[in-house]
Amino acid sequence: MGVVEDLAASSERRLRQSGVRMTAQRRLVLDILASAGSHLDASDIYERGRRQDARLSLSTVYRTLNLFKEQGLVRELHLEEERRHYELHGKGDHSHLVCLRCGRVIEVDSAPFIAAAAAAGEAAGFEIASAHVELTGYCADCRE
Amino acid sequence: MGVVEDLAASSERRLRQSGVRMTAQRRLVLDILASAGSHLDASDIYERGRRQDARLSLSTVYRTLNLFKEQGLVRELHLEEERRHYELHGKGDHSHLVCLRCGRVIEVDSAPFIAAAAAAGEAAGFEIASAHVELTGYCADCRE
DNA sequence: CGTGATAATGCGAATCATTTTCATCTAGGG
DNA sequence: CCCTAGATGAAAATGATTCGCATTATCACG
Repeated sequence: MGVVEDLAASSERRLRQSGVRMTAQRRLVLDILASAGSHLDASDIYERGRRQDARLSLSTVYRTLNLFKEQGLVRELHLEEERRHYELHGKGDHSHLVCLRCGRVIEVDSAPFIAAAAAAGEAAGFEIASAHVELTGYCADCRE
Repeated sequence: MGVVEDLAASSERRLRQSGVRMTAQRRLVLDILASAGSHLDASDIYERGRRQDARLSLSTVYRTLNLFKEQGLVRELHLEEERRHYELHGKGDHSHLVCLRCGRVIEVDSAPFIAAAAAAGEAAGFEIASAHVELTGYCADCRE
């Protein structure tokens, strides 16, 4: 809980320092992201937000998510085709394993990928800003 | 050229063996994918297809792409947020580096990632079916 | 080589996530 | 406390992808 508070608080500080105005809605979205166990999509956030405060619209959720993304506060995941998911940075660097059968998403440390990415980028004269790895397959339970 | 012919031809053979009906449209999409220098999106394929044969609709392009994907003939890439891109399997196993400034997409060998993926999956009891790596950063020209 | 059952196509309408418009509200510096 | 740039909500717009349905084409079989 203390950790969560800190994450939201430090993120808010970063936003203010970038000259971003703080509103009840932005704080709400931030808190939801900070306290979420994992990645959420826009309507997850919208629904949870409404439970706490009816003064929240889906447009604002999207706008806020994009703002946070530009500010580098949040990362956008493409775990499935249709919807985009978001998670706060600073919750540990991990990649995702998506189970093709049950859809479960498992988080794994991405250090090995970052290393491989740096090497691959180097070879191409490319400066890596971020590495996004998406592995699909079958989880322990679904391997028959 | 011979290589391209072979790719389209062997893909067609695979489709037939799966009991898939061969139509002019499917052959057209297949040829376009086989002769493309890189990944294409649905409307790229639609436009190129129309130039060769007006008997092609966008719906069919989508349906065909999905069919090819199910048949494991094509892989679907999410290089940008909005559009999906496709490329024929068998053109070498590579991952993509996307430049955040100029949007250029560079292909790199993905062997190191596959290795890292296998290791990460192993640790989680996960059986990796596919690894999709997307690196973003700045290409040699855009690093200021 | 025809035929017919069955699958594929084209067109337009429908979906659905995300974005935009615009009139109204609000944060926060002065 | 006031003012104004910036933020919001509601609804309409957008744009990629999918669907429904009437029409057409494929190809196994005779």
